[in-house]
Amino acid sequence: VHTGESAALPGPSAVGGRAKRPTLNDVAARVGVSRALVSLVIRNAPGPSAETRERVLRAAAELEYRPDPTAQVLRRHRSRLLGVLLSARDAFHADLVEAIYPAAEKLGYEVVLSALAPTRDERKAVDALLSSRCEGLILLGPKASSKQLTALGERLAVVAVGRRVKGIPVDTVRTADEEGVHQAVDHLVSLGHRAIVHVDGGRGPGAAERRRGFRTAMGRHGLSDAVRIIAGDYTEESGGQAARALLQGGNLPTAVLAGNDRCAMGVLDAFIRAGVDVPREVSVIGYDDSQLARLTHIDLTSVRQDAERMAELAVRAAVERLDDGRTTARDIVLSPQLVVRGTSGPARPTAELT
Amino acid sequence: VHTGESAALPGPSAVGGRAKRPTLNDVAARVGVSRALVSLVIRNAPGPSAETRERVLRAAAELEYRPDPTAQVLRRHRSRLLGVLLSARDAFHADLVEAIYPAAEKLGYEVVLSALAPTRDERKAVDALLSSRCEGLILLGPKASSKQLTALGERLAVVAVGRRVKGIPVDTVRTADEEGVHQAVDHLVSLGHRAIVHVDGGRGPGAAERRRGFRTAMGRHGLSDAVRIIAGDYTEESGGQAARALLQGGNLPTAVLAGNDRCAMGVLDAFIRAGVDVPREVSVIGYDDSQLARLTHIDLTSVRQDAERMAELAVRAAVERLDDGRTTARDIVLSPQLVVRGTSGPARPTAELT
DNA sequence: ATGAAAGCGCTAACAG
DNA sequence: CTGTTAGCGCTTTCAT
Repeated sequence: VHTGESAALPGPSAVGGRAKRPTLNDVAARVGVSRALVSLVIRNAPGPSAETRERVLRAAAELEYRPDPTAQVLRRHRSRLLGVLLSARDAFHADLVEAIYPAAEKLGYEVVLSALAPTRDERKAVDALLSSRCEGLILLGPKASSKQLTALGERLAVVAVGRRVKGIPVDTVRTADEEGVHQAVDHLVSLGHRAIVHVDGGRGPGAAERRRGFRTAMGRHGLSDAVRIIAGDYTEESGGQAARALLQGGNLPTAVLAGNDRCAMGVLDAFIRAGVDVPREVSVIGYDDSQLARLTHIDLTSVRQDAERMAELAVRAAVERLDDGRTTARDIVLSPQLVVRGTSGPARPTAELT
Repeated sequence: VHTGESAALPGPSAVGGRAKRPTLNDVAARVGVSRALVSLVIRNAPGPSAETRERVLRAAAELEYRPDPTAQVLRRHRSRLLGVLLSARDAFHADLVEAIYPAAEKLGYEVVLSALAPTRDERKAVDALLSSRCEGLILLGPKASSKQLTALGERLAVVAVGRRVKGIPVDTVRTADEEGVHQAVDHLVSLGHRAIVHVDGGRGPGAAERRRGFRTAMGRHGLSDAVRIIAGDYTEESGGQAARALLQGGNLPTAVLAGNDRCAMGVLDAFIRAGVDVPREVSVIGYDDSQLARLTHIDLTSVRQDAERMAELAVRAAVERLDDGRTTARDIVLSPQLVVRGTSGPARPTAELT
């Protein structure tokens, strides 16, 4: 039995396999031109005539052709990919990520995310980014040593966000933490507070600066002797613990300056549960002005770090190295801005004499 | 002016360019064998003798050779990449992501994340994943229409988490939301509650099931007439609004069953701020048992969705399609588990007669 | 304006 | 056990 159709293969349509994606070749064949020409049209590079362009584009549309990024990357020696290291749990990181996407897009870069997880430390997460052929890395609150960062910075464009590092080939975007704390302390002092406690962020990003800022700000107001710092670690837990310790100690301050918003949440919650009126009895101030703080029902006075702007500057910094060939490190410092909301108010009268 | 050196290019070493990465060729040349052999050794495929293996490995180490994933993907027709769509802001998604990483690693897959953002809708985020040549997609709480999901499912392995969809080529991993709500209602009723309000999740994932579960559970206890549902949307805002409405309405229930933990947080906060004692006056129950709920200072009674297990099952489902060739859709339903904590307790005495 | 040819770095047949 | 030969899908000279 011969059908006379032996030459016409049934094509790869059959079976259960996924439909094969069309390639440049397929499009070229259909239009009857060369691959190169199609390539030019697709990337709309100069060259092809308007008419060819038209025909190629139509064919591509009909075939639902989509260029294969893998092949493109292999051939051009660029991926136009920016890797972002983040902690999935961190709300501020979420804010940054959301702003990184549009910033990168505007400059013609794509973004890949790599999150920290219990089974996935920074090294692993960064390795994944490197495997993706990222040309630049934006590290949100990295904990890596400066040595490790240096090694990275020597291989590709690296920007550390929210962390201060000096003298290494890595850009930095951060807010002036000392200044932010100054603003918070000034605000409190102007409301009559003198007994102010700082629950710090331990060895977390920016914690050292915030601690220092607290000391100097208190000093400026002649309150050096009133400086009280409780060790914390930027978590709700540590905030709650600190607050409970203050309650038990009986020496309740009139204001608590938390190391960040998460910590402030813990402080707030512990106070409210204990029946302490915020802000009438105690004022609470956070740091980060995360989405959480802004929710009307939380309404936390906080020091704002402009996530959107930080994201944009971080992306821009990476792209400057990549596209403009900058090689000197930049340390970009933004001004924070205290946002006064409902958790801070006049100090309650205290027994102490002036 | 001729320099006589026209033939000898300086090579790409010079200038400010990054050092070129060594290739298979470089390693092969150094050892004096063929590329193919090196390739085998690197992937430690069977074939090469122990001795060759040894020499190749050493050379690779010396050169700090690392295979180029791009080229690998292009050549093998597999990426072993699983794409995950998530909302950066969602704490439950963060839990899932953290569990997806190890689950995927165990099965030999890598994970790429694509987050939703204001400027980046689901379509865009999924497109990015497709561009990365993902072989499978794990969509966390997707909002796409079943039509769109079908189209995706026809192209690659797709798993929707936390959403029910029937009759389309997409796997599903979710918890039995009705059952979860049943447990919560049973718990409350056993504590003497009859006036129970449900703040729902609108059109969010699982919201319809939870709403239905609330109705049937109340019905079973002969409380059909007591069913009160307030429209919400899974946000803290909506929880706060609902709670305030209840307070103003003067018809305070003895318990509020929130659509999820975020909503419960809003409810809780509004009550606490208004001086309502939780759980003495009103019990509050959440849904998700997110990290937030578990924090000791929040201590929210909540319905647990086992993120770890869901993540593992989702990954496994995708991999079954990929590695084992399964093509029939699976709907994987887990049992939720009420976790009783501090925000639920005996109903306060009410005026109503039994 | 268009096409031919030569790879990017790797893997998969197939020989030897 | 090892090497040769073809490409994957795309971009880039360089001709025409």
